[in-house]
Amino acid sequence: MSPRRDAQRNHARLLSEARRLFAERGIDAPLDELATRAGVGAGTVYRHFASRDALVRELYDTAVAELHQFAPEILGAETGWRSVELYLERLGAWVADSPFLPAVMRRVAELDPSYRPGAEFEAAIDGLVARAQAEGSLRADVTAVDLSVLVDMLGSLGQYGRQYLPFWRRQLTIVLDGLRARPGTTPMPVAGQAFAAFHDMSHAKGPRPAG
Amino acid sequence: MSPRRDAQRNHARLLSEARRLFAERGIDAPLDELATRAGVGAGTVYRHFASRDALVRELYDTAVAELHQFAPEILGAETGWRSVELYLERLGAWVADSPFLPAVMRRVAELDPSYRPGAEFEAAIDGLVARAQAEGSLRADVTAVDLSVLVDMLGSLGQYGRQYLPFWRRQLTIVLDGLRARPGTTPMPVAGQAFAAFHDMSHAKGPRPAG
DNA sequence: GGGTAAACGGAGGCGACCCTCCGTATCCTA
DNA sequence: TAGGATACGGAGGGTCGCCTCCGTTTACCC
Repeated sequence: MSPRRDAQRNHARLLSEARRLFAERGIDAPLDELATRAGVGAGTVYRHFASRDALVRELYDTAVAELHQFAPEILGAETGWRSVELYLERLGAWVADSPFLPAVMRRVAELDPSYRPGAEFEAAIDGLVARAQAEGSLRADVTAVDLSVLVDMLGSLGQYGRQYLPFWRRQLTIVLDGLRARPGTTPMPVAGQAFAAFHDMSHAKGPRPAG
Repeated sequence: MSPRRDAQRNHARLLSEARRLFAERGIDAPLDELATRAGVGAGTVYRHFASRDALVRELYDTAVAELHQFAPEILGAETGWRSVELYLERLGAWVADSPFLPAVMRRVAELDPSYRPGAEFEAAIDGLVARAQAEGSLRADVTAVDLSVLVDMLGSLGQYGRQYLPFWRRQLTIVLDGLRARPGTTPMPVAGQAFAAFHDMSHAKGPRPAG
């Protein structure tokens, strides 16, 4: 039995306003304000999301679902290099447009470290890198994790606010030129990381105390 | 007349613990906890910093002062290219090691948008870029602002926590290779920005509400 | 070492936010 | 369109963090 129509509308409205609120004021913004913005009473917030954590968890799941939409275009590109371009471009734009994501990821990992619904993408990204390196277009010393870190890096420019969104593609251009296989590239320092380590890292609670 | 020795010690201790606390828990972390961590009473926090905002402001000023230490090495490098490398490396490492900075910058800009003590560096960075481009080592289509954005981008990897600090230099290598002047670089899209716009942007409160 | 000024600590009043509760409104089915 | 079930709103009790206040302690000067 599906929920009443007003309940469906409020649920969607709350999720949508929560993205904007969390993006603007951080993940600990007052839920009373969320209620106000969504035009509902405080009680309605807690009827739909038992706690702030439940809301955060649902935002996380929504984000993972959105990720699936990108796969066909990125993996189906004509060349391996084009896949790399699309991977950085599409996901970078998506992260930049979802500035609430890093905090949400950290919070979810804090609540339940074993919850990793994004793991299914790892093999696909590995394959994408292998294909581009086999065709000789992507420098041989980068890993799939390096690319994922670059996506986060480019996406972090979303913190600057929507008025910056037209500009981040300049940095993307530099990064892509740095990824091309060509004579004279500088060898990458330090060993790369495994995906599991990357997950723990990108979901890390925050900087560990110094020393 | 200089303050009593215990007051000096507590002031320094509070600033140092505030960095760690804000890095771990965000800029709105409870000040009572700051007092506990610094081993002082709550009253002492407010004697040294009239409000949270005053503390944030002082952290900001401390950061700007730290910036001055980097100038001689970066600007005095033997070649323009080496200056570019040092600029990204030293400042990227510094930002990555100061994860409380972005929030502090935003808060200060919110409190007093006209406060811009970092403006003095702009001419120096412009000069650094001009020098490297004149010697033909830095691609001609990047601006000083692009480099500053790259510093922020690389520094954002500091959010991952200290255990990631050994790895971000891999991304730095890619970025530097992307900055080299060489045949076959991709033209930069969109026009670059002026420093004033960059300041407003990097100190922006957060994403503006969608459309 | 004694006196004074400076600084300290932490209890507690106050305000903000969390979340629940229940009388009221809305939706859906027949 | 009537009745029951579902969902809503917002007042309010409880908690937590902010910041002040003042009796006590510490540093400094002679």
